[in-house]
Amino acid sequence: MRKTSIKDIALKANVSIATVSYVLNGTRNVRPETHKRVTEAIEELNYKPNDIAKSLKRNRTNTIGVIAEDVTVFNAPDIIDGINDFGDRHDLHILLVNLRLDKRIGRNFGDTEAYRKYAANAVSELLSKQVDGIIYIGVHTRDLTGLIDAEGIPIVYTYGYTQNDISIQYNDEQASYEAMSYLVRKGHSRIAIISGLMDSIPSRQRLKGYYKAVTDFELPFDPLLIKMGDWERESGYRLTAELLALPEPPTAILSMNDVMVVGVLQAADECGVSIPGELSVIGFDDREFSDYLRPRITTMGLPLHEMGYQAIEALYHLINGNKVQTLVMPECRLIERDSVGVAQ
Amino acid sequence: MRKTSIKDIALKANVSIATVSYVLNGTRNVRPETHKRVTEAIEELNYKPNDIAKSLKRNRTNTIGVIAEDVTVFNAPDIIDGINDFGDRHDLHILLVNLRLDKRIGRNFGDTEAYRKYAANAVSELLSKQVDGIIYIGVHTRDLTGLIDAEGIPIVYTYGYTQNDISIQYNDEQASYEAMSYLVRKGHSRIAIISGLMDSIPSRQRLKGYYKAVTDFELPFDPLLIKMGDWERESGYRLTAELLALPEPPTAILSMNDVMVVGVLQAADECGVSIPGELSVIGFDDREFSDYLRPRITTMGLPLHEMGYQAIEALYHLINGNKVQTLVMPECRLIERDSVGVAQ
DNA sequence: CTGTTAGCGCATTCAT
DNA sequence: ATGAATGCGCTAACAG
Repeated sequence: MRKTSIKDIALKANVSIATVSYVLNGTRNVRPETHKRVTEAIEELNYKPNDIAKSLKRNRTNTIGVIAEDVTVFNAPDIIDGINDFGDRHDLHILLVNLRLDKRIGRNFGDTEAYRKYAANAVSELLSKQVDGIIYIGVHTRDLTGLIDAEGIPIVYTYGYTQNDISIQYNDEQASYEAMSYLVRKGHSRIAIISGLMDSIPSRQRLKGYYKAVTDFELPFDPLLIKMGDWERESGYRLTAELLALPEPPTAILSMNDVMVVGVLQAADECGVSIPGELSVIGFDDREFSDYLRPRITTMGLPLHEMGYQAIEALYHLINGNKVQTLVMPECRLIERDSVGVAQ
Repeated sequence: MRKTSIKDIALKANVSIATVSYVLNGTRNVRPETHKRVTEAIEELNYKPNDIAKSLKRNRTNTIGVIAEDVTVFNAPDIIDGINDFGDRHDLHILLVNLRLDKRIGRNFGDTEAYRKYAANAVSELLSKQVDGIIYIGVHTRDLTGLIDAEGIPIVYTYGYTQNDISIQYNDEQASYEAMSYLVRKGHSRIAIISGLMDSIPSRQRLKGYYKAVTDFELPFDPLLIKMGDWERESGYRLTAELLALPEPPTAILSMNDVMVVGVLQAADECGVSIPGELSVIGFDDREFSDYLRPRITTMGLPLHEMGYQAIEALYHLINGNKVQTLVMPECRLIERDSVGVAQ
């Protein structure tokens, strides 16, 4: 048997289908008595509205497409959670497309052509599904200009950006500045930094925050304390060994992610340097494991949930033709644990 | 201006809308010349099909609803990735609903009433969106009978089950048996086990595997080596301390998850027992951090991707009215790292 | 090989 | 306060 439609309701309640539609949507005043008859019929027939038909008629689906470059990468789940948070409150549904880039092309993001077709496909599917807008979640922050063409429907990027569209990023400069401030408050002045790959915007922004702190707090500036890492554990290990071999080693290290901190810990251990006794470390990302290492790692937590929330919020305004109010950049938050000690 | 529809194509190509539909879907033979005219018109007008209209007509959306109890919990992303894997190959789209249970109700899963309304809402939304089927991903394996009513549309559970529906689980008993075999091969015979909460099915199944191994390999059976943990780090710590204080301590510990291993490591460290020198440990889950701890943790990896894949595969068959062939239970895989040594 | 047409379930305009 | 009728874009049955 067919599913029950408003036609069945109308029949049962002895009204027109228009009236049913009106009580369903509250679009027009309906006499209480009629209203009651309709409501009862709906109840009795266990009627469930068909959003597909509604969408076709209204030319609006209340569904947004979320393209994640890879859902298994650590930033995605919390961003999606933020999107859901707002979506729940505003009756917006999520059509999720997972590009699975990590599995399909590994880390080779420079080669845009390798995944352009996946991205284009995703957009195409979403467009066919008539989504009201799109959110694109990158695996790491980079310029995505020209990757896809949203064909005029609203789009917002996060963990990535283009030259023409809205994107949500957290404040990298502020984050590293705040990390530095914390270290300074703990009495450190000879502070080293291990960066991520320098072709990355966050790396550059964070370095900027580092310099600003060095200037503001009048710390000794020593180029030997600035090390270029590559986000991987091994570089943390290698560069820390170099740092510790310096005639005058740093008393603290700011690492641009938690993964490299794993290498820092290992190098310190092998050099017989205790953390946080003789060397302090502060990481970035607040990865789950940073709470499981010994010592537990103090780190700058990323506002992932908030980024997702802001992204869909911005998209929501775009969809409704409202001006997107200038949002404040979400900020990282210091997660204080045990890897930073006071300098003697 | 309105989006272009097949009507526009028909007009431009001088054919009927039916013909356009036929070339679009390959549903019927079309004269090559006509075909070409249509294809060109499609190209020129940059036509994009409207799946909403198609779905309404066909009464089929090619979309499945995925209800995740919490996407930020570690098992969800890989399961979803497996779902996407199959979905990509079979033109199935994913409407994702995130119950956000961890944030909304914490770990209090016993109190079904606390989240029944969230779950019911999710199903209701999905039903309105006319999904062809539903996959339910729990945060941990338990009986979900009666939680939701899918109103007759196909549903498959994973990381959870009901008494009436299909569910995909990995083989817990085999997994712990395999872990034990590995330990035995490494020369261990006095092997302790730290379980999860005993109201959990996986805990019981794994204990079964443990007993089977004890029997098969004729290991000394000592009730003192069996400890009931609660999945949390602290219990791993506490129980390991107890184990090490035994007159005859074990030479190896099988921990039912990696988080408790963190506690094991700490306790061993504080007791001056070296791992893997004097004590071996094997965990469960292959959490990312198990590669970052020192020593790197040997652990049983969960077949999450495969579970997602099997779940949607089963659902696909259900939707198409095919018999779901009896699937083989996906199995855990040993990830060999550095926390297990040979017993002297 | 191609065209005509009904209708999927619903919101909405125009009547009354 | 309510109803009749139209059409959103598309597929498929029917007709030729």
